[in-house]
Amino acid sequence: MLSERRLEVLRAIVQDYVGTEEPVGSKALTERHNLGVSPATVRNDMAALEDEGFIAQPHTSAGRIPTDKGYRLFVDKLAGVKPMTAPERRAIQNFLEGAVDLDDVVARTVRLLAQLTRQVAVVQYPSLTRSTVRHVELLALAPARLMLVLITDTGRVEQRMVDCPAPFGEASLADLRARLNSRVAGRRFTDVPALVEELPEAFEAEDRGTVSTVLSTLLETLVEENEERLMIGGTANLTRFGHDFPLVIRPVLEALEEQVVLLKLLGEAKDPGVTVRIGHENAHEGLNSTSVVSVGYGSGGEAVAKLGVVGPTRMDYPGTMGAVRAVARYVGQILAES
Amino acid sequence: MLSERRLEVLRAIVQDYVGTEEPVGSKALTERHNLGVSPATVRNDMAALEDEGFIAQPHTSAGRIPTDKGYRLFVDKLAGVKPMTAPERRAIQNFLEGAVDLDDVVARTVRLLAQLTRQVAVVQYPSLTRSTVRHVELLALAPARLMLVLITDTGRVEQRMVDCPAPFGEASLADLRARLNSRVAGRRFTDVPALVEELPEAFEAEDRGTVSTVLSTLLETLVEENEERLMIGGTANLTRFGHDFPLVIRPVLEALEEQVVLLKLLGEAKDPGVTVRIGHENAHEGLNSTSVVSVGYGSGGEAVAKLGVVGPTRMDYPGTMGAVRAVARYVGQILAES
DNA sequence: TCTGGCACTCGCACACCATGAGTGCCAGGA
DNA sequence: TCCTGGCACTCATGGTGTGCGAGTGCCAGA
Repeated sequence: MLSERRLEVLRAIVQDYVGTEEPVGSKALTERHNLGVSPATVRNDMAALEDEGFIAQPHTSAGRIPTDKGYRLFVDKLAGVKPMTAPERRAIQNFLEGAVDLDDVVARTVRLLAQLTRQVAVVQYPSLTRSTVRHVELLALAPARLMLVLITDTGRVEQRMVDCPAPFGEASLADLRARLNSRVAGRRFTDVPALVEELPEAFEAEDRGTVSTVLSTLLETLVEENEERLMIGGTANLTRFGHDFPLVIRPVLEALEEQVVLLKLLGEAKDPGVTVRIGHENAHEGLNSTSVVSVGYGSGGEAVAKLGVVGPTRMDYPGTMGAVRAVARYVGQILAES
Repeated sequence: MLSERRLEVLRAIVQDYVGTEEPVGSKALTERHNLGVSPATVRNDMAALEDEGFIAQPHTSAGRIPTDKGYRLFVDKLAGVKPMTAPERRAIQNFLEGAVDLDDVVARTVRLLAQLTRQVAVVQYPSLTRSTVRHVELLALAPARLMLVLITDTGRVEQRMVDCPAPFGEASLADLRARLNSRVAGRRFTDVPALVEELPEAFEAEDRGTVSTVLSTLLETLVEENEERLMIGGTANLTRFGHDFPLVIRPVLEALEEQVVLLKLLGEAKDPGVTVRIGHENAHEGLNSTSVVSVGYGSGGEAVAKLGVVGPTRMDYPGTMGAVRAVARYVGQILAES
């Protein structure tokens, strides 16, 4: 097992490397942190840490840098989450409170996260499946053409065109609208299918086809989790990646363009708290030299979506985790209020 | 004035440089294009072209590369727009036709443009101001809280919360909804203010406050051109910029994050046809080493928004212009159909 | 006005070398 | 058993020097 001091050495290496972006040697370590031992001792510790796979040296005559495994140990055991200061928290709140609608909330959150962490920010729109229905609206655009508008408690609006098999009267439309809303308003999306099952039976035979069509469109909309949108920002921060960035940046940019990849990335985080995935822990190959810090957020007690940042494995984990956590908390508040 | 042959030399230089990404010398030129003259003659022509500022040499003993002014001449006088081939056109159409809603149309357009041109694609959402109203919907979320939903002929949906000064009855709501739609449905946004001006007078005194509030929210929504959204994609193509890309990519990424900058960029294009802005012709400093190819598109005969691509000044102008034009045309068709 | 020839320039690639940070290992001491 | 100082070794880095060759400008002749 690793002694207390060796863990301390690892912590020092991570901190120095994150700060300087250069391999750190034994002498520099003893100078910058008062470990109470000589460089030679540190060298022995370093050799042990290297044997265990926590650090590595890029070249024989260079200092050490942490491996993914080293960062993992650092995050799990050696570092806490650095809380935001009071002024920072106030700034976050002020910035988010100016938002006028859901799009704006998400856009502001992305900007904020990118600025706070100086990394690439990813924010998922509140997902439909865990939300509740606020209102369903039906509009007749033409005799046999309806528009279905679904409004969620998070302020999200989805619309779909519905081509009816037969013309649909204004009275029937009002009837359907009223019945639909009385059944599903305020209910969770997952409950909706059961609630509307028998609805067509309440209508005249000639209207049943249309009612069924409307309902199936509604259910489709609910199920379509593909439609989970997200917004990213702060890609300019990718240039902060380091000297080797021209090689690394390409696959990262490509990965960021794939919504599917990003959604999976955020989706994998299962913990209630902040999740950190380091380097090769990320399934996607292009992101093997990045770390992802993510967390769920929600309007109530429950998470309805995720947000996070993508940055180099060499990042300030405590600070980033603190920023991500704080932003998630305040976005949740804002959503609950609106 | 420049002789015919010198223009031919310039064209050859641009074509070779775009292809090879390396300064092109007199000998290589005569070998790859049969100009019918010797390298020495070409050298004289090059010296003349350099005097006029159309080309430059990065180092004394290197070949020539086109300047912004050179590209400008090339685009204006020497190159046409390369039309898409029939299979390409079919592919574009197929790809766009699968779209289910406006967001999807825009998202697909971005992907398509980025893939076709291998550059960064920017697509503006159809702007509200030039569109017409398809429908206005009012929903009571609470006795004194309404949601205003505006649906445009391009399929765009905008929603706003309205806090009423006084409770608003269901009957009044239906009345307002009906009057509002009978006046503005099918009308252009710019005409709406005049059309609803006297509307509050038709209501009881107690409801007038609410009606006015609703109307002013509606007008705000119409005017709010800040809300012009856009979508970008293909940023991974920035890595294709060339050897000096680490220096150039940063400001470009930063510029791309500024919606305002991008909107201005697209907005500046006034021509009915494809507009090309080369290097320093772009007002924004970060984009001084890029060219922007943009064009308007619309559902009817009239342009309601712009789209375009951002790439290195060293780009295949004829091909890019052809792709941009073709995509704009088909997006217009899709919007008109839906 | 075009062409071939010629001298000149200068960036680039490669080799060479000195420097120094950093390491591993070992023997002696607490 | 663990820590320490010393020592030889490794090797990336940066600076200098050199030969090569692509490319140029200019000039005299057709």
